[in-house]
Amino acid sequence: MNTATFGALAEPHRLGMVELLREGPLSVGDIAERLAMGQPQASKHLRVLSEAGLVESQPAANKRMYKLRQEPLQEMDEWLSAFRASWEARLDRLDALLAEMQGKDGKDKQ
Amino acid sequence: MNTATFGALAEPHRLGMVELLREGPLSVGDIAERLAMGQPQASKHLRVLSEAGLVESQPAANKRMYKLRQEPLQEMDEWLSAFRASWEARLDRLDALLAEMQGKDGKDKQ
DNA sequence: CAACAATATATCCAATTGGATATATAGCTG
DNA sequence: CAGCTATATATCCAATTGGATATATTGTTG
Repeated sequence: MNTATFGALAEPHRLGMVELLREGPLSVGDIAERLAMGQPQASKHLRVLSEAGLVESQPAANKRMYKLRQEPLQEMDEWLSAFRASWEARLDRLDALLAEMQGKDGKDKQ
Repeated sequence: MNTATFGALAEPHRLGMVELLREGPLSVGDIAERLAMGQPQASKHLRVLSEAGLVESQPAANKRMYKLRQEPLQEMDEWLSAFRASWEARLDRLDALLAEMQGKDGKDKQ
């Protein structure tokens, strides 16, 4: 797993950008406006996201449209899957416990 | 989604710690040794992970055992699920495209 | 090409961060 | 309790980072 992905998402404005772009491509100006930040700041953050591979841009007339790239997030998803296994094991044990309790009394007040 | 989680994982040593602790709880000394770093550095990084809620510690005799906490990673997993939807939509469209191509010719040279 | 709109880049600054080293703290053992 | 072990904390330092502002760049349009 690449720490660059985490580093890019570690900043609130950039995380907001990624969530915003989930709805579809946007121009720099639109992004800056929706996130209430200056244009140079937006460009700077978009550059970081771009270098981390989280977004890509495409010229459109005068503007520059930014859109999400899924690869880094997919990689994150795969990385997480190694942990998911252990959660599910625990949930299974919980299920088993609950199932076992079905047959007994249901007291659960504190 | 909490940026603290991403911030904590944005550092290679800390990411290594989380992956290492996936195998089970370890003491500070063990972690420092396995990751080839000094003890104070290890403690410092573990403190960051701890404040982000990614690990918790428990005294054991002379030592202090650190273990993973699953909540932040689960939260990350849930956050990712919003993106997973769109990947799967794309894969579905790809499936449809491939299915459609089955009946036609398979020319795909450039 | 002049004027304008959208964006990128340069610069300055304060704050944060990671590494290294030294030291303090806490538990254990004879 | 003295000495040891394991860990946390304090301090210094160089590097990085995010915000703000000014300026450069690029495309558009009359």
